[in-house]
Amino acid sequence: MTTTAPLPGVQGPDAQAALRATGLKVTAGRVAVLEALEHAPHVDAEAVLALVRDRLPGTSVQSIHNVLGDLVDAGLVRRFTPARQSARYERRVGDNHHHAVCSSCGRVDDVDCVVGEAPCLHADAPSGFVVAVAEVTFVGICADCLAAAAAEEPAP
Amino acid sequence: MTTTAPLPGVQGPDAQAALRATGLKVTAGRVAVLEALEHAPHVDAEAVLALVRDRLPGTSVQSIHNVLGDLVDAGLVRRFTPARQSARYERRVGDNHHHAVCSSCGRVDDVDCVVGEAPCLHADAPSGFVVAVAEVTFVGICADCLAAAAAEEPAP
DNA sequence: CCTTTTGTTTTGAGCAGATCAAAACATGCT
DNA sequence: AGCATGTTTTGATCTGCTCAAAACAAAAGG
Repeated sequence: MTTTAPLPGVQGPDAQAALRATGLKVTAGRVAVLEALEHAPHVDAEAVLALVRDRLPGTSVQSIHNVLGDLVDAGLVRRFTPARQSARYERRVGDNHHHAVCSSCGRVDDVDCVVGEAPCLHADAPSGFVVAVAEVTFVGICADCLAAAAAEEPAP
Repeated sequence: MTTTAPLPGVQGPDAQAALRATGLKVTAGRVAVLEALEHAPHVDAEAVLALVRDRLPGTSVQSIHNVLGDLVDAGLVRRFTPARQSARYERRVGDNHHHAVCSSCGRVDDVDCVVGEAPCLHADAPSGFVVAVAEVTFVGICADCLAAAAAEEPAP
């Protein structure tokens, strides 16, 4: 059955167009991953898997890694690794935004760089080093964790 | 035997002083790790283990992780995680220098930020987020890999 | 419309880095 | 020197990810 049903989870023409533009084949899994990343800002592979399985049950863990790797290679998805955490993925928007990682709860937020463009790209890099991207990660404590810490330890 | 021999691998009073300053006990392993990091700029746990074992054979992998974790918590050592690589450690010098990672060979070099101080610390962070450190990583191609790539693919 | 070719997903095994818990041990203090 | 605390070892375990080959689906061509 379902010989005529085209693809169970395909809904976004944006994702399909993006895939075609890069020369990758349009498959249900890839579209589902792209759409999942559309709604979830920066998630790890496990979260992507959970989101994808809502539409495509039976998707394997390895497939997620495979798809994510392909999308990263194709430039459709950006991968970054917060300190002490697993890799996270996001649809790249072209802007070079950075990330704020809470060292307490692990939460990740986007940060638009004040300079607007690429602030630190003109670093004093070793001679001959060609900078592709600058990964800027702000590590600190988010408001929630700060409040929680203050509540537990008001005045030492 | 060796009841009078104090510590097999202790040689640096700097390391001992640093340990005492933070309240940690001065042990052979910790001193050896600190001294290893003194000479090796940014190495992963495996490399630290190899260096430490030169002086203290029989040191276990877990001890290295344990010691490195303690030193990081104490602020004597800085840990950072280049994309797609294992964690690397370095003695922190107080300056906020950053890193250039070659995406081809994985090599890591130090980069002094041109601004001198902390350039991106005043980001438009989420309200209430307190920035502790800014991890800036330049991802690109080092001179060697660039030359190697050019040699293989001169003109397509 | 059906076949071929190419590429993708699954299946299954496996590795590296790191973490956790309890016992053996050394350090620092009295 | 002896005790209490803290550290290292031992051993098991876990997560995240990678690799290889077989089953499968998508795009191209007849």
